[in-house]
Amino acid sequence: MSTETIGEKLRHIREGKELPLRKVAALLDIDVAILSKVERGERRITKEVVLKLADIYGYNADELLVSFLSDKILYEIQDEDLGIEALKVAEERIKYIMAKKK
Amino acid sequence: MSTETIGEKLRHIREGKELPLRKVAALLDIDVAILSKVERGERRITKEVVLKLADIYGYNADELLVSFLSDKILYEIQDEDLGIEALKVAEERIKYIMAKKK
DNA sequence: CTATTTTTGACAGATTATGTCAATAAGTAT
DNA sequence: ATACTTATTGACATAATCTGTCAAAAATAG
Repeated sequence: MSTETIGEKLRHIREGKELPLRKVAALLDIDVAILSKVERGERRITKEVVLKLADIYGYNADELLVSFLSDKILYEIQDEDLGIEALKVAEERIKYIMAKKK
Repeated sequence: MSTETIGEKLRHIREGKELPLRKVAALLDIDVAILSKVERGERRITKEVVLKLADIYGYNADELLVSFLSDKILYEIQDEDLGIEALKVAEERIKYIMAKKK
């Protein structure tokens, strides 16, 4: 399933549309170097840029956001033996928090 | 279940043993102010300190580490509507990564 | 009240993140 | 081959964040 990073996903989408980094970077008003690094996972992207890209590419924003968020999660627990356990506890906790909120 | 933050957990453990911040901070060789803030979630703790505290308190290190890691995860997805979905994708991805690794 | 513990905020230094730019590399076309 | 476009890399300065130290204030205990 979705084993891609947000960067890989963005690159594939852009390549599918045959858009050069140069053009997309111009639309985003960011440096080409940054977008290049984002697609290769060398720099982190922001939520705002993810949303702009979803708009530019006409791509499902939620799917990109989930990819973006799961990247951040994986970054925190990579190389941790207890990572999966921590994910399960986090899920319990967020469900508890959301149930409380409303 | 475990809906506590690592800070709350550490405070409860310490209070159960009736140890003052002062003494624990001395054993850890950190400032009392930092430990106070850690317990109230105002400052982040490091993995190393978590392990030292498990030793000092004679408390299960893995449980504290899971709490510590889930704190970091929740920090990344707090207030995100897609948080739970992101957690599920992250779990898929980490399982995939671990299966690949060996 | 006095002593102890805890909290709070300000501060400086260290570390990390971010944007800009130029040089290099890689690919395409003529 | 050159010329052109695109993409990558690294260096750099600045900005933002993190970290530890300290002292004063607040809370708690005796």
